[in-house]
Amino acid sequence: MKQSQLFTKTKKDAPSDEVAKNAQLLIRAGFIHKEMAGVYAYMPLGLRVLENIKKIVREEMNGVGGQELMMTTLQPKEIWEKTDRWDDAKVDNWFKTKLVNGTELGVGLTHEEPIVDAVSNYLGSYKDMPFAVYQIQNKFRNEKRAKSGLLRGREFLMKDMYTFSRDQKQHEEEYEKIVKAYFRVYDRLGLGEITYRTYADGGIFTPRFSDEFQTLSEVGEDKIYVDEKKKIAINDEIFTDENLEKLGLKREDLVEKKGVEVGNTFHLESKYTDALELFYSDEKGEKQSIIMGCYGIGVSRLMGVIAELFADDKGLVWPENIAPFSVHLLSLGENEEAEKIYAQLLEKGIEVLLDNREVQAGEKFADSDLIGIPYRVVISKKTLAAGGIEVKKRNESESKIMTVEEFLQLLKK
RNA sequence: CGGGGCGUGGUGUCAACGGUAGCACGAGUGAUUUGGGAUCAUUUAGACAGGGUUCGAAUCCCUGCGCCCCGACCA
Repeated sequence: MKQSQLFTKTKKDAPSDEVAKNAQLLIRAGFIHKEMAGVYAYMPLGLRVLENIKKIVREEMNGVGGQELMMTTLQPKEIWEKTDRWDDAKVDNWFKTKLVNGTELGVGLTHEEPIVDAVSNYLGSYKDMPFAVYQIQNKFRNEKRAKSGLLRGREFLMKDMYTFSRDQKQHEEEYEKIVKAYFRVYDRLGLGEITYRTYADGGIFTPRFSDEFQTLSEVGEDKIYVDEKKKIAINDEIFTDENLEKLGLKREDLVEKKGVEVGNTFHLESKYTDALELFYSDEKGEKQSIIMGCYGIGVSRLMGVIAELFADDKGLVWPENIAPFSVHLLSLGENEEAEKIYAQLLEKGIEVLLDNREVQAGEKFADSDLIGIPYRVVISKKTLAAGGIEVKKRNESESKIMTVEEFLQLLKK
């Protein structure tokens, strides 16, 4: 991509109506556009990051046998009444709408009910299980207070997976397998070290605890207590002596921290399948309950968390595997030479943003820092005289002159 | 949902006493410049909406809408 053709522009000033660092930087750099409170559009650079995160999530979900599908956003009221979750007194953050004839519809905020409904056409035997399905889709929640940029929106992108198992034992195996996959996702995003499996309230779904995946950050909304040695945490909402004992945690080993919930997994037991009358036949032909689990990852929230955590005072700093481009090639009055290198890198399958604009060098450097692409490559009279290109990593301060071939070798590592 | 703050060009503004809406950035044009948001000239564009008070309202009052923060809430 050539920056002269990129329709988004960077801004020096952050909009006054955003305080959150992630939103300020992402807007200044042209990654997102605020449509209204808690609702953001993704511009080309932002969409690239989002797609890269989705790709990692997909790979890991597929890796544990997940099958991707896509459910609908519009929901019929009936299935939600069967599980007693239509009533605003039970779930108060629904967006609801109506057909012309007055029929009430829900706008998808989660998909347990519709998934069970869809799956019921295909699931009937113990031989069909276990299986896992997932989708990556926009969710709509009528949050009373949207806040912190991408961290808490009313419309946001989420991966939600659902497992179906014949009994508790099979469910536990599926569940733990998926928890491991979650950590692979966080590891690949560079958050593994600071993300904790955290016991939390299971909500109205299950008497059991759920697992939250909390990334430590001062901007987090959740107060958690971390056991650094065990790499486990407990959410403040269930922080009682009784629960600590149940979980085998000791008060003196715990440190209070703030976290952003970047994932959440639940044991649903047979609450939804029973309510929607989905059962299976076992070997003896007897009707049995189906055990479900559900597993969420906030994809757009992850983008906000990463933007927030890795940024420095000059701008965004993207990890290499989710950056919008791998290389930011800055031409300082050497467009002809730069085009050659651009073509050469593209040919190797490297994603490059070429800054061939007719602007001051300082502006190019400032923009490059703000956008946060991992490798900055400068070509100018100076670098040509020195025998090549100047390469600098976004998260390092030192630059190096090298040839294009040397740079290609460096990228391979 | 309770409390607080705020709403001035595309953006920013601890700019303007109730009396000519200013500055900077951006954008356009021309020139100069080309390793850290450079310089000069010139142009462009603004009061959230509705009502009230007043000779006169960006400024005071009311209603609505929107945004931010704290809290509550958070499949």
